Amino acid sequence: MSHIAEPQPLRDLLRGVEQTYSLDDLRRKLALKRPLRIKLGMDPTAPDIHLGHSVVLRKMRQFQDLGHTAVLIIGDYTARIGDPTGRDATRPVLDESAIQQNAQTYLDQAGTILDLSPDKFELRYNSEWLGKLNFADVLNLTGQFTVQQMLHRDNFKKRMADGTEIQLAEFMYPLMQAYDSVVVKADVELGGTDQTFNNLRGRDLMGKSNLDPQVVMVMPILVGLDGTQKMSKSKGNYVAVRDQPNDMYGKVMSIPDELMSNYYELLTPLSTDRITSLLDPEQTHPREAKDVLARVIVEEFHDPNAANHAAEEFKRRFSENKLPEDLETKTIDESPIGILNLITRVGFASTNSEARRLVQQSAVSLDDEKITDPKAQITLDSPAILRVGKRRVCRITK
RNA sequence: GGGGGUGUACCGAAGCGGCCAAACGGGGCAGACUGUAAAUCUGCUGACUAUGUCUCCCGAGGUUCGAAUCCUCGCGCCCCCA
Repeated sequence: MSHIAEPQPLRDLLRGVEQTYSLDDLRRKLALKRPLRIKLGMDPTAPDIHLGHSVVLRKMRQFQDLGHTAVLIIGDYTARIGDPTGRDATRPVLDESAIQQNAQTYLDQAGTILDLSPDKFELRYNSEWLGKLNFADVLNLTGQFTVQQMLHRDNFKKRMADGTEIQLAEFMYPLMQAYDSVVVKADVELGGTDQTFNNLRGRDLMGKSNLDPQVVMVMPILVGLDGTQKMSKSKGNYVAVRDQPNDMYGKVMSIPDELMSNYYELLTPLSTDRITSLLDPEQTHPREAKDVLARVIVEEFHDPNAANHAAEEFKRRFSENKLPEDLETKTIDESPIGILNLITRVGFASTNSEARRLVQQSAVSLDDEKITDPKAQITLDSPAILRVGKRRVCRITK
């Protein structure tokens, strides 16, 4: 993708975007010289926002910084159906207080990326308008689309092919989301590539409703820390925006090198030139490049100080193999105590058998002395440092 | 409603009466090597008072000296027909 001929703001807006429908419309809208309404829908389920979500949120923030308005829609009504993207057909209906709470949690986290000041941010619940539709309205809405069109969607297509059931109500999901766009008069809708179909239905419906159709911009799905699967909470391969600096830094440092260019593009504001030079092994050692990446990310969610600190701490711990700054101290009231017992007591293993295995695999040391005998009895005269593997360390006192 | 299939550890998948705490692959953990990267090599991956004991192969019963393996009932999932 090269947009060399585009003016700077547009070029920046297009960075990292997988697909724009359509670029011409976006140009035209930007030329209107009025704040555009940038829509993003969210599920009111319990959120733990991570870097994957941040890709889209950062794009939204970029628009805000150019003076546009972020319109965040809480899908409290849509949640009754469940997004077919998630493929599980039914989802528990959330009660109102749970929705409110989830929305608040979402905002707390999204606020680390978005500008929540009232002149640049608008929060809406789609029950506000979807709840008011009567049957005739719904019929009218369904009249705008065809079954063929719905079946065209990858997800439905696949389920038709392999015989998985599709609930009739699931067809409504894209329509509802499309209707949201009509109501809030979106100029641009953002989403992950998995939302392309839904978002485009919004574009259709606006056109049919005599509105200027929204532009749809979809962002790639971020690959998780393991380098293969999409970043998600359930896979455990994620960096939460609420992660503490040290954690965040360490997690980023653990990504495979191949992922760096992707992360740089989608998760940092660094210029393309800068990124190119960072990723060129002739100019920058890969470890250095990853350090910069990790710092930039930590800075975004915390601050430069925290980033520096995390980097130093990381170096201390893993390059110089020193103890962490905030070494945890655990008190054990039994002495002497069997080594296995000690390990499970401090929570470094969940069962004695697991602790035994670790000892036998020489992963355990006390005051830098390897312990390989599972029967070893430990006498705690003075505080001692217990290590299990590379990451688990603490100080033990009586 | 009728017919067929299937259910094994975190996941996929062998096993189909004893040699099964259950092959193999993936994942995870640990060790070596390193840049807490990748690749590679090695070991581990049910529990426990640990060279033995206990629990375990969807659930409940049963057959058998002996069951993940056979039978019965139940539950879940899948496919085909209506």
